[in-house]
Parts: sequence; structure tokens; C-alpha cells
Amino acid sequence: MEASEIYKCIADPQRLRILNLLEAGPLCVCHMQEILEVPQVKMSKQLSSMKQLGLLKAHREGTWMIYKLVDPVEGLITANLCYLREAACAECNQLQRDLTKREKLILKVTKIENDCPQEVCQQITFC
Amino acid sequence: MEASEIYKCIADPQRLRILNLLEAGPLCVCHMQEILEVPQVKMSKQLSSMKQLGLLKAHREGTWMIYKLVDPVEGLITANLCYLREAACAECNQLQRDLTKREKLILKVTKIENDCPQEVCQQITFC
DNA sequence: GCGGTATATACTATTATTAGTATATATTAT
DNA sequence: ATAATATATACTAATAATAGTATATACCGC
Repeated sequence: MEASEIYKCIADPQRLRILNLLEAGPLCVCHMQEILEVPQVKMSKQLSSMKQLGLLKAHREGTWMIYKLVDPVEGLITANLCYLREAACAECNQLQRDLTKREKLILKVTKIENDCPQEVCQQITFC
Repeated sequence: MEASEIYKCIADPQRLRILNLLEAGPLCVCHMQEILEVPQVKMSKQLSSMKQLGLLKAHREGTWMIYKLVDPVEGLITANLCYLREAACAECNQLQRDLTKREKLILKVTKIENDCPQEVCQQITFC
């Protein structure tokens, strides 16, 4: 995979937020949608383009589709996310807020509603 | 400056090559042009967009315009370049070749032709 | 098989990015 | 003042990326 394709992906704030979430652990589409507050079509299209690019992989669990980062690219992605989570810009702050929102949501769907894919509810840990 | 703007800049292979060169030291437009083998218009337009974005600054020395990286962004840029120079992809290899070409060119214009901006010929060092 | 939920795709309209050609400006040397 | 070199800009054409609406598919429980 070429570097520029990875950067083109990161260069979209929405996609960066998706990578940020997935770097903390796998998630299903509807939960990412809820965290990012974005229409379903947009989410689905972005995920499928990132998958086609080779950044993500997905598998089904019931009606849920669970996405996760592909191992080989995690190095570059992780390095940048670590940098950005510490940095000071509007987008960077958003990344932190998204992680907090993620944890709350997983706790809710796991403990309270008991309605969560196995793989997701086992991974509440922060980075 | 927002992170996505920096990544949008890096996401273009040509612009990444420019950043790679400038991370090793300041250069004038015509020398970058010679190293990257790219038409003058394209080089000039890319440089001016990067300058407007706040990634580069420029000053004049005679007819030469000398570009350099702006300090505050060097952290993120440098971290990524270090990663990419070690990585294995067509673009990454190109970055290494560009640095070699840069050194040869500076040696030539400094020692042989004696036709080089002060600031450029003082900085032959590699990263 | 039917209704509901979750997700994906096709198609179209809109907007942004890039490339190319021509022309302009700035500086220096004559 | 003129020519030469280095660089920038205006304008246009071509291409790519994004967003939106509608529709399709997959799975589950009944």
C-alpha cells in the first residue's frame, strides 16, 4: 500500500475519527454512527472505502458488521494518533472526546442494555 | 492549523517529496524542480499552497526564492518522514533517492559551478 | 414467509483538486 | 532600457472526491 493513500484517508476528519475509534478496539457500524453522529450512508461508504484500501477488515456477528484495524498499518496510524491525541487543535480535541464517548457507549450497551457484539463489549479498555 | 490540512498536504506524493527535501534543509525552487523533475508551474503552485497553509516559509536571495519548513509543524512532519524513509513502498524508496539526489546536486552547484544560495550550500548534511 | 433492524450499493448532483497554457513580476547583469 | 533568469499568477479544462436520495441485501425472531 502506498503511503499517500493512507494519508489521504487520514486527511478526512471523519475518517480520522473512525481510525481513532478503531485503534482503541473493534466496533460495529451502528455504534460508530452513534458516536460520530453521522448519517448511515456516509458511515457505510467511508468504511467500505477504507476496507477496500486495506486499512480495515470486517466480519459479521448477527446483523452487526464489526470493523477493526488491519495489523500491518497499525504502526503508522497508531504513531499519528498518539501524536494527535496530545496535540492542540479542534480535530485533536474531538478525538479525545470520541474516545470518552466510546467508553460510555460500550458500558451502556454492555451492562445496561445487554445488547452488544461479544468482541466489542470485551474491549472497553482505553489506549 | 488543523491536522487534516497537514495530512491533505502529505497525501500528495509530490508534496510529500517536497517536505522530505525541505526537512533535510532549505532549498530554492529551481533545485527542487531539478530533483523532482517536475514542471515549474506545478512546483510553484504547490509551494505557494503549502506556504499559504502555514507549512512553509520563503525568502528571496537574489532571483532565488528559498523555501524552508516552518518550525511548529516540523514535529509531526519529521516523525512521519522518519517512519516513511525506513518503510517499504514505492513512494518511500523515492524519498531516499530524492535525498541522495539532493546531496549530489548541492555538491555540484556549490563546489563545481559555484552557483548556489548561501543558505542552501551550507546545509549539505543528511538527516 | 413477514416485519424489523443493520448494513451496503447505485445513481445523481455538487464541490474540490489538479493540470496546462499563457502571461506577469522581480531581480540581476549588460 | 534591454535581455536573461527565476518565480508567481490568472484562467480554463479535466478529473476526482463528497453528499444525498432511494433502493437493495443480510440476518433475526416470529
